[in-house]
Amino acid sequence: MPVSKKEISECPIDAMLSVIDGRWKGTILWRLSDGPMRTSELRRSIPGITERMLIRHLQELVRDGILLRRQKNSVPPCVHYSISKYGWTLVPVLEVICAWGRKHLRLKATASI
Amino acid sequence: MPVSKKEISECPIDAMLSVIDGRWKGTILWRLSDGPMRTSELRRSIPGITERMLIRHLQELVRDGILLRRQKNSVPPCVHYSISKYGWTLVPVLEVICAWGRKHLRLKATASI
DNA sequence: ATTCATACTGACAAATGTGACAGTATGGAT
DNA sequence: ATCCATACTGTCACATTTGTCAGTATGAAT
Repeated sequence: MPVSKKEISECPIDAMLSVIDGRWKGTILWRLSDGPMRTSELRRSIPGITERMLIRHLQELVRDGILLRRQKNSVPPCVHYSISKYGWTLVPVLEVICAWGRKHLRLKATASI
Repeated sequence: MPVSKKEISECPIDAMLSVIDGRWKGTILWRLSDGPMRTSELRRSIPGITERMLIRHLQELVRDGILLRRQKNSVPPCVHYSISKYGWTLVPVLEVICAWGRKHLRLKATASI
């Protein structure tokens, strides 16, 4: 059960954050929490992400055991990514993170009007 | 009520994460959740951190409204940092993050024995 | 015959983050 | 007279991350 990239921090907060550390990983997981998606669907559903970064992050998440990759040997290729059982343990954490972000995003927006 | 550094992401997850984005910010907040601390106390309580990075992160957290800085004009100087009211809204989120990290840190440790 | 879409890889540049180091002011202790 | 501790600032180098660009294989559509 891999926790992350390089080395595990002593600090559990750092340990958790390192799993979703990467410019787009939080967003990718958030998208996939609605259900499996193809690479190209993900790309189109995340404004601003490049294909290169998407794929790099997907590969890291698969390597860390957070995502599953399912591939059909067709032409053109068709690959689906989904959140693994292990990855699902992360989702409630993301929900709390998201709730905080949503709340303070809203405050910010209201304040700037 | 600032949310973060540069620009606010559309994604609430990213928005939240950007507030604690930085090599040591999670740990700093975690330390301070036990109560206010002086700069030098913090430094000594976080193994591996350099004074430079500590101060940079403290300043960012103050700028973002997460921390409060209280200074006594004595010699040598004495500065205390504490979590602001706004910063405290973050603590339950950190608790959830920490719980996940602790759990999977433990699994990892057990697995490697 | 050409173009398109898919899911990638590789090489490289730009941006950003981090760490190392030196320096500042002051008063007290040695 | 020298050294120490405190809480910083500034500069630079190194490392890592991110983004940009070009290229690959294949079959179906035009």
